Formats: sequence, structure tokens, C-alpha cells
Amino acid sequence: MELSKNYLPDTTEARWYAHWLEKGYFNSSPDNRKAFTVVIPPPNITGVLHMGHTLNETVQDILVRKARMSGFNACWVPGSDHASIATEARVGNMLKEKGIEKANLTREEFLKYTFEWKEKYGNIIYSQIARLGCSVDWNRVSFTMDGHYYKAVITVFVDLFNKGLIYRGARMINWDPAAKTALSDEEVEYRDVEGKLYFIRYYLEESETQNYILIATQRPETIMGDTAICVNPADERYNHLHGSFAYVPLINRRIPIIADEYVSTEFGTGALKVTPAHDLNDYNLGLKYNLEIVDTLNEDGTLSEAAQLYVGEDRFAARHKIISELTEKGFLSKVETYPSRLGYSQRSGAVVEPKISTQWFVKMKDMAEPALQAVVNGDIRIHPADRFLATYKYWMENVEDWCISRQLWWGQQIPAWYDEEGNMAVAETEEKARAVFIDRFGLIRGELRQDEDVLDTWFSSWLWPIEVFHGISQPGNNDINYYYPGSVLVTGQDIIFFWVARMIMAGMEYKKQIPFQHVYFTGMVRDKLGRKMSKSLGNSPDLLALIDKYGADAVRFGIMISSPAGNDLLFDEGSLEQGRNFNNKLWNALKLVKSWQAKVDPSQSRADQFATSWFESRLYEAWTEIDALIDQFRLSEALKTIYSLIWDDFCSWYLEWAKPGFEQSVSPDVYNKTVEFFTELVQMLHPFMPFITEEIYHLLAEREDDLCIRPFSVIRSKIPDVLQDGIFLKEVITAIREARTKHQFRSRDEIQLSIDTPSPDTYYRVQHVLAKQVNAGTIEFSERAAENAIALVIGKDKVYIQSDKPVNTAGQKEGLLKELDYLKGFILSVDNKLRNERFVQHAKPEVVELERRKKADAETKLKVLQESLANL
RNA sequence: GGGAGUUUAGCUCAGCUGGUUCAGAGCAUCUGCCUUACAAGCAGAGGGUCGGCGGUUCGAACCCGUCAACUCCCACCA
Repeated sequence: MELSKNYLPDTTEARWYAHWLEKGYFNSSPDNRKAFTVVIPPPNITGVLHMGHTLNETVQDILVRKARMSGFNACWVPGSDHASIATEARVGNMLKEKGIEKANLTREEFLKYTFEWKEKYGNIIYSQIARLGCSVDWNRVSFTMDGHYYKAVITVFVDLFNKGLIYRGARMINWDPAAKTALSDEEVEYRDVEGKLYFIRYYLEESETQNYILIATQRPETIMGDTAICVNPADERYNHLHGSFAYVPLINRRIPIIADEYVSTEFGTGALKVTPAHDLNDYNLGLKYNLEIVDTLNEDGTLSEAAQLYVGEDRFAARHKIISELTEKGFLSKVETYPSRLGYSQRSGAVVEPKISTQWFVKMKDMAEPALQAVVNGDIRIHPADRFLATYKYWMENVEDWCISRQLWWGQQIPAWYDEEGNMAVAETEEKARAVFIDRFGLIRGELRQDEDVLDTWFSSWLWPIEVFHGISQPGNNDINYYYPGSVLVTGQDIIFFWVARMIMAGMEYKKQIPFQHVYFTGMVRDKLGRKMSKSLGNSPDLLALIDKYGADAVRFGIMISSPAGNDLLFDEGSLEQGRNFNNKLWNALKLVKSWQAKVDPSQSRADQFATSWFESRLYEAWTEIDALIDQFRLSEALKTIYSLIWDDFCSWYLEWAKPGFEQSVSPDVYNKTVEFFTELVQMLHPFMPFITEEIYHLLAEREDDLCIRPFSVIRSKIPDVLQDGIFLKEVITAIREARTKHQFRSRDEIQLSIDTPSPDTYYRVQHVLAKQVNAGTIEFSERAAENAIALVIGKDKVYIQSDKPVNTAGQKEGLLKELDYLKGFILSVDNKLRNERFVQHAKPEVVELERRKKADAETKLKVLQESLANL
């Protein structure tokens, strides 16, 4: 078969993925092997594959494929989460484009549209995951709104409620006015912005002369919610005002002036307007001093009736108008710019409002404790540990209660029912809730009404490692017993609190066991200038286009080669090019080895055993390293090691050494060994670059199996002497080549070597290869210096290169003198060290011995150099 | 304001418990090659006083102190 000039990924990749699926290699069911379980961090159904996913999925695929080939029963569960806020917004917009207002729909109608949308668009990401080559078990696709999953979430809610770990109450929460829902603290992102500080006059009641107190605020539109002014009791400027009253500008509400230590005398004017409905601190002051709470905002961020002014206008529009009015009427004293921080909704991007609202909360303290211990005592290992252990600990020790109710439709509806008097029962179903009512109140007053709210998406995804195996809906089933706990969780460090910490809590609560043994945090993907990927910067590459251009293997290579463990990944298309070049290198090595096939001559016994026995040892040595690196999650380094093993050791050295001469035959032994080596190399590489390796595996020889399920079987021994010979041989070749280059030999110019060495045995073992590699016609051993030759000193050996080209003696002399100088300096420094009594006394004996040997070696070499110089 | 991390060649990073010739790799750069697998290649080369200062030690990129720069996380000062 004729092989193409370069490797062509597109058809190859599609063909092999289809084949793997057809064979069912990625499907897992419990058996007597050890399980290796990975659950995918479920992407949003609204999402498309981006660089972050690509990194995560590639890492997981590497670990899973490696485990599968190492004899584990590997199970990688794919799936997605329903992403209530994002999806509801997306579907809302879609409906709007069709001319349908969500407000005119019933809950059931809206959910029907949403499920339809999910069926249509929610699976796009799966085809992209497949395109990357991910070896997930497609029979196990899970979705956080699947029937059993929904049920599990409800079960957990009821259980936690009955345990007293879930409660309902009015609290200051983060309100997203765009999505019109409450958010958890974690869903708020703070950003620095340049704000303005407005200084407003509040006129005092009992002052005959129009006296006022000056208040600084960033949010003048909230003044209608003011119910007090607060100053520090120690602030002498305001001592006389304690207990008196002032009037809120524009609406003339009479409010008290109170004193509390909370207020800083340093900031602003030292006087604070207290708006209990719209600021957490003010809310606390309100509770302390029993202040009236005036909520001046509607759910959508417009001003409410209670505001009296600008009712129905958006908060930011109202701010501008109020500033104008305050200015006109002389209430505004001055404006200063002021750097501040604003909270934004992670999902909708809207500026979050602190709002008092009745919501559902999970008590976190008790659940945090075992989850903290699991990590602190090492049951769960975090990688890289140093960076995240402290963060995790801090969060767990200072965890706040979790607001889990969302004012949305898309999600698990809270299983709480109310009667007409507001009595409440929590139960899995309405029927059970009725029983609870009867049991507790004896009767049900009027119609029962279910709580309108749904649960935070994270309240379902924290059960992911358990419920993808139906561990809550069907406790004790075979799958959950076999696959739980998972082996490793691979995810971004940005969701350590959202998701990782809470999964650990859920695992400890519901399985009394950790959900995974290792957590591997990948870094964030940035562009090559170190900037975050973002739509507005336009630096977020189109992943599918990249796969089209370079192939999935090259994309995987490019991403992995540039992502050192735990660090951010600076994405550069150049690394994909490197991946493509690597594909090509492999492809050409394949072409070379295939070309030998026809040249195999069974009558030929092997002439030279060195190349094969060297590579055999080298292969084993490298495999040990690579295996250890993968175990330590140092995947980038593992890939670099394989890359160099293939490119340098295999292609540049081994294949050249083993290559038959022009028009010459190959011994069956060399050929078979080479195919075997190549097979093992592509096997090592397979977890990283699955497609090309599978392709080469099959082109290299007739196979009955497939590479992706081939068990690793590198049971070799490394022979230190052979490895040592290899190092020495490379050194000699490089030195001679360097001399050839320096003296402007062309590759076809043949040389003759004459070597003066105390240990010719080494040369005997490798001379065949050496001659080929430096284009030497003859190699002879002689203690005499060769005439008209280029003299080299390699270790303790003198190597003379003879040819019909004239020799530049002066240039050579210069080179040797330079080397001599260096050596003398070196000997001097070692000597100084050895003469230092304290060194000899304090240093470990083996270190001293080493220095002595260094000195002796250098002195021998010095002598050889001097002889060479004398001969010139 | 609190905490964590980083600082080694032009770029991205290795360098494990301080000691094999005053530090390694990949990419990039330079030189020479269309050598019968590969110019998406081959053969070579150059490039760093390991952020600054001080200390411990016979010996420091590595340990300690200090300063500086950068990054991230957390935090209710209007």
C-alpha cells in the first residue's frame, strides 16, 4: 500500500472513532477488575466546546485511556447539567424572537419549550467531545434533569430538611434583577469599577437656620429607602445630633440620627445614611435599632411604589434623574470619583442587588467539617496541593449558609407545599405532603400550593458522582457499589467552592465516603499574551476550526505540551503546529519502517546487535519515567518525555543506526524488533494522541486487536552498560559531526578514523554504527598520531579524522588551546575545593570521593590534550 | 484589609531531601545542508552572574530573613 506523503488526520480520525464505538470499547460494566471511574464535569447544555473544556476533557481522556490500557475497568461518564439561569435566559430570548412572551406562558408550557430546546441544542457539545476523541461511555450519558436525577435531588432536599439542615427564611441575599432570581454568594463576581461618591445634604429638623448634615453615598437612588442616619458615638462633630431628626431630601421622610460604632469617622463625612432594604450592613443596623425597612426596588431592578419617585424606572436611569433633581434643588453638595467594587451576576452579568427576601438555605457548618477532614487528612489528594489546600481549608472553615432557591422554572421545583394559611410541609410528593399536613395539623386548609421556586443547579450537580450511578435514587445498586468512589476528578480551579467542595460534602453525607481519590485542577486557558479568553477580545479560538485544520491529535498535543501541571495555559497556535509536525514525524517513521518490509532477507543473520539492544534498554528506562510522571499528574512532562523518546531516540538515533545501507537488506530480527519498538512507542503515546497511534498500529502490522484496548506489556530490563555505551556513542558521533561541520565537510565526503584509546572494546561494540553515522570509510586503532588529520579529544581518547581535504592546523590548535584553558581552570577549582580542609572534613565521604575522581579524570584528559597539541 | 502562589535563556517551563565540570528542555534565533522516511525535515551553534540585598553552610537556583514586581483567592466600610 502506498502511504501518503504527509499524515492526513481528517478521514483517519472519524474512521477510528466510529470503529471504537462499534466495538464498544468505551462501555463499562462492573466485573472483577478494579474500577477506574471518572465523571465528567458536566458542561452546560447551553455551552459549546471551548478551550477550557478541551483541556479538561483531554486530561481526563489521557488518564482514562491510560487506565484502560493498564488493566483497569475504566469508566468515564459523560453528561451535562441543566444550568437553570443560563438556559432559562436562552430559551426566553428564543421565545421572544418568535414573538412569545414568557410572562404569557404557564410553567408547564415554558418547560415544554425548554425540553424541546434541550433536545435540539443540548447535545451539540457531545458531538464535539467525540470529535476530540474522548473515550466516554456513551451508554451512561447523564443529565441533571433526568427522571431519576430529579427524584434524587428531591430526596436529598427532603432528607436535609428533615435533618434540620435546610431552612427557609428572610435574609439579605444577592438578587439578580435580569434573571429575577436570588443567587448564592458564589454566583456573584466582584469587579473593580470607578464609582462616584455623591455628597448630599440632609436638612435637620430642629435647626432654625437651614442647617444640614452632609452624607456621602454611591447610590443616590436609594435615598428613598433611608430610615436613619448613623454616626460614630465618639465623633465629636455630631455629638449634639444624637437623638435628633433629619429629613430625606425630595421625599421629606423624617428619620432619626443614631450612633453606632460601625460607622467610621474617617470615611466620607463620618455620617452614614441607613437603607436597611438595600445594603447588608444597613440591614444589620436596621435589625439592631429596629428601623423601618423600605424596599424601593422591584424584582426587575426598577423603582417600586415605595420609592414614591420615578416609580417603574430602572435603577440606573433613576439615579441620573435623582442626581439632576438633587442638583437643581440644591441638595447635592459635591461629587467625587471613588474606586469601588460592584457585584455582578455570574450568569446574567447584571449588577447584583442586595435584597431582603425569603429563600431556602442549606446550613453548611456541620457538613463542611467531614468534608474538610477528608482533604486535610489526605483521603482526597488535591493536585497541585500547595496551591489549593490552603484555599480549600479557608473556605471550609469560614463557610456561610448556601442560598439554594431560585425564582425560575427550569430546575427541580422545591418540594414544599403551603396551605391557605401559610402552613408548610416538605415531602417528596404532594400526596406525602398531604399526609404530613394531616399528621401535623389534623386538616388541610384550602388548596395546597407547591413552592414556585426551583433549586440552584449546583444543588443537583453536587450529587453528580453519586447519582450518575443512581446511588441516591437506587441506593446500593451494583454500579454505585462498584464505581464509587471515583478515581480522579479533573476540573477547573474556578469551581472549587461551587462544585468540588460541595460534592465532597454530599459524598460524606450520603455515602459516608469521599467521592473521588484525587482532584486534579487544570489551569485557566489564556491567550499567548496571558489574557483571559473572552468574546470581546476576540482571542477565543474556534476549536472545531482548529481540529479541522490540524487534526484532533495535534490539538490535544498542542494543549498538553503547553500546560504544565496546575499552571495557566498560554494557548498559542504554534504549539498545534508542533503537534502536526509530530504527527508527520511519526508518519514518516512509519513510511521508513514499511519500506524495510520488502527488504527483509531471512537468510541474513543480524550483523549488529547494538542498536536494538540499546533501544530496548532506552525504551524501558523512558517508560519507567513516563509512568511515574503520569501517576503524579505531570502530564505535560510525560508527553515531552514521549515526544523526545520518539523524535530523538527513536527517529534520530535508533532508526538511523538500524537503517540498512542503500539497496541493502534487513535482517528479520532487526525488522521485527523495530516493529515491536514502534508498536510500544505508539502505545505509550496513545492516551495523548489516540487517532494517529491507532492508525500506525494497524499499518505497521496485521493486527487482530486494537491499540486502544491493548494492555501495556513493557516487561524488559534495562542494561546499564548498554545505555552507557549509547551515551558514549552519541557523544563521539556528535563530536565528529561537529568537527565535520566546522571544517565544512559535505555529508557525502568520506572520512577515515584513527583512534588512540585505552579501551577499544567500547568502540568494537559500536563501530559499525559509528562508521555509518559519521560517514567513515574505515576505523582503525593506533597509538600513533595520524598525519594531516583533524585531532579531537573525546574523554580519554584521541580521535583523528583523515580525509583528502586540506587541514587547517591553526584553527585546530586554537580550539584545543581553548579547551586546555578551560580544563586547567576546572582542575584549579576542584583542587581548591580538595585543599579546603573544612570541605574534606564536613562533606559526605562520597562527595569528596567524587571530587577526587573529577580531578583525576580531568588530569588524564589534560594529558591527552597536551599530547594532541604536541603532535600538531 | 487578610491569605496563597509566582519570579531560572527572547518565550513557556523542568530543576525531587543544598554537592556528578560556575544550570536543563521545548519553541524561537543563527549557520550549513533538497544526505536514498520526513524542508511540517537533517546536521550543528549561540544565548542565563537562577528578581535585588543580607544571612546560614566547607558548599545555595534550592534553606532563613528582607525588599521589589506580578498573579490569584477571600473580605460588608457608605
